[in-house]
Amino acid sequence: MTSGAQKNSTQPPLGFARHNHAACVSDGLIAAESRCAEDGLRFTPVRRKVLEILLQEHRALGAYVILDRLREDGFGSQPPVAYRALEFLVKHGLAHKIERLNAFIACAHPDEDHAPSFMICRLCDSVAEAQSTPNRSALSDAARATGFKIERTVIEAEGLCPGCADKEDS
Amino acid sequence: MTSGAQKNSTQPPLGFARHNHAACVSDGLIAAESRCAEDGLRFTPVRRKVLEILLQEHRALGAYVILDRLREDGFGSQPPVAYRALEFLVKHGLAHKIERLNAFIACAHPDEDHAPSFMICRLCDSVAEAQSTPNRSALSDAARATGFKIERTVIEAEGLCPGCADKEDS
DNA sequence: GCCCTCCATGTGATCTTATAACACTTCATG
DNA sequence: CATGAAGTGTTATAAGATCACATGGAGGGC
Repeated sequence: MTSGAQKNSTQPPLGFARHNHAACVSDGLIAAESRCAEDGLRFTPVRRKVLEILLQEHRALGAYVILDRLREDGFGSQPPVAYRALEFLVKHGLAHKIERLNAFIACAHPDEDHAPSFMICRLCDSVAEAQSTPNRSALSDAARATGFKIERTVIEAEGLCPGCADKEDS
Repeated sequence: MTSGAQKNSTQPPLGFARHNHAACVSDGLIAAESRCAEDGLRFTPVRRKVLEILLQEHRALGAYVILDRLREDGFGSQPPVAYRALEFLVKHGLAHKIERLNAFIACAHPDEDHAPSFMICRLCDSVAEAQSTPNRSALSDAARATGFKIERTVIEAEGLCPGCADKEDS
């Protein structure tokens, strides 16, 4: 609500499309800031920096890549520094872990309550976030049938982004 | 077709339910054997052993756990031994990787062409395999809208299996 | 039979990803 | 300003995965 983000979830996901990318970074940071203020969370310099690093690309970054960039900016350079910041961001919905890549990406819809799913290009490694419909899937039917209580679902599609699909055709 | 498996995909997934478990192992091995024979694949001792190890539980096993068991049975004990067998099994649909756990599980439906999804209990670590409906999901809509070509989708639900949910209530 | 090639296996080394444990600092609060 | 909780920094190590190279065995062509 208090975020300056212009995007909303009824649009197709960015990620693969041309867009004003500077806004992604600044909007993302602003959204995170107000989000943390609302919820009484501490948006510390490391956490902010890690989110900024993630926002700079629509790709998933490994923890050690992030760590390298933190080092360049004078932060601590040992793994726990990155992992703790990432844990914070993921826990509060400001970033997501892409399990398939063991890597992390900034959340594209930090404002909303989200059940995210992802499209991962296997050639250029870009990742786009989409919203999934948590219910009425074959999986939730199976879960109901067996008595399994779903708390969280990872949905990650791997394939070719529009750009790379074009290249592959030629 | 040639498999002795009694189960079929219209039943709810096993995994969490009581069942004749010895049959899981033997049926799985028989199914794999005939599958490899049909397709001209070499179902070698290591590969067979790894599949057997996986079939013994309805849980995902890490590569190094598998490796330990291989060692006990006199097979090579270096990581590539396990990883190569796992790669073979996964490639030919006889096992699946659970990305969330960086671990592997035997396929519950080796006969059928499958788009598997999984339910992972966060307490007892058991895993059940269900069939997913690849199309008509919110994700495939988003993919169509953006021009992303999905080749493979990972769907992994995390939560509580029936048994552990009961315990948690008490 | 023999050779040759392909595929699979075995092994050592190394790389990437992730966590444990502990000390020190910061900051809000009483 | 004492206190405690949360955050940061660092060392060490665990867990997951791959590279590179040597060896061995099954099949095909001769």
